[in-house]
Amino acid sequence: MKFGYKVCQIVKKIPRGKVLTYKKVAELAGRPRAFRAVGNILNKNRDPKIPCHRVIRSDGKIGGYKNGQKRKIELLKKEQAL
DNA sequence: CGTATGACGTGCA
DNA sequence: GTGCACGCCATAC
Repeated sequence: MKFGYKVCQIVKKIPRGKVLTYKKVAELAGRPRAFRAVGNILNKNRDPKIPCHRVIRSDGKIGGYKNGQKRKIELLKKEQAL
């Protein structure tokens, strides 16, 4: 619970035009080995107040998105442009 | 409480 | 450089 809560705070703090990796978020959350749980939490919670679309993989790829990777790509492109 | 899942990451072939 | 398999942590059922 605390972990997921912290992850939410971190992701919500991500400014526009910036993206963090699951690993980075997990590190900031205090569990650099829980990068898997990070995506899992965002996936099951998919909170609209959490710009989870700003969280990408360490490979630089988009990764996944409950609403659809396409939507994530669109959002990233749009926000990065701003 | 225990098992299975999941939006990942790293290592080896 | 690409592909496959294993390992890891938290959440949900």
